[in-house]
Amino acid sequence: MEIKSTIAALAALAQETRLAIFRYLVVAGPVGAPAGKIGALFKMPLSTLSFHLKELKIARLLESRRDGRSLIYAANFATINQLLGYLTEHCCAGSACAPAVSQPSRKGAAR
Amino acid sequence: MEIKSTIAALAALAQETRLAIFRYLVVAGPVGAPAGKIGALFKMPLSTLSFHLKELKIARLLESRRDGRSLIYAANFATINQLLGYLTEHCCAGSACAPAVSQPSRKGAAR
DNA sequence: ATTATATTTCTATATTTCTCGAAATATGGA
DNA sequence: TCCATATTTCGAGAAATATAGAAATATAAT
Repeated sequence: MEIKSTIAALAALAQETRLAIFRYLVVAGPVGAPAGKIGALFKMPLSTLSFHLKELKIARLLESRRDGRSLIYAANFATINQLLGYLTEHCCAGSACAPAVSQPSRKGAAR
Repeated sequence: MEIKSTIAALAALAQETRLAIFRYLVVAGPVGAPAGKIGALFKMPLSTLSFHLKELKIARLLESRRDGRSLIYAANFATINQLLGYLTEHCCAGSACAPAVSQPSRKGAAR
């Protein structure tokens, strides 16, 4: 992933509403969810929701397809993967990004 | 990593200058580099540089220590680790974030 | 003490992002 | 065709961020 798209993805996720929407759609999986359903969940004007969906889509973190009158949004896992790849490669490696320091270990440290 | 600090870290990195500075300091490692040296590399007014260093520091992505009249900045690897952890846990898992798609594999894919 | 170096803070301005009502577009059904 | 539903685009104001010159702070050297 190049720097421009990295910045775009970071900026898209660096907003509470959008991060929440994205997380929701990650859980929803490839099936996704229609804009209306998302709007009902995260209560806000539909124009505001639409703005955030657009931002996420521009950053290629979401994809959308039409189903009747509904637009179904779904997470684009390739992009989040690429972002993770970039961060791991450029912002960790070299100086080793292993659990160098603390890291509370809240869960079972899966994988 | 909780949501607030996640947003803070994402926002801090979602800016070309700051991402470049952070990448530079990741490579520099724990030794870090003085503000002046960074300013010489990324040509910009020192007040602008200072603003960005502060943003990165507030997001806990950088740490600083004084050495004589210089302030040495260094990457905080714990924070970038935690960010990666958050993204992996909340924005990938569930629906599997394995190399689902492309992923050019430029390097030797260490670790 | 005085002066020089290193860097930050202050202040103002420019730019971008966010929010949301109103109007527009797209699709499906009667 | 006309109406209802689903959602986006437009337009404008509010809030947050970015840029940078000038002044302030901190340390070191003379």
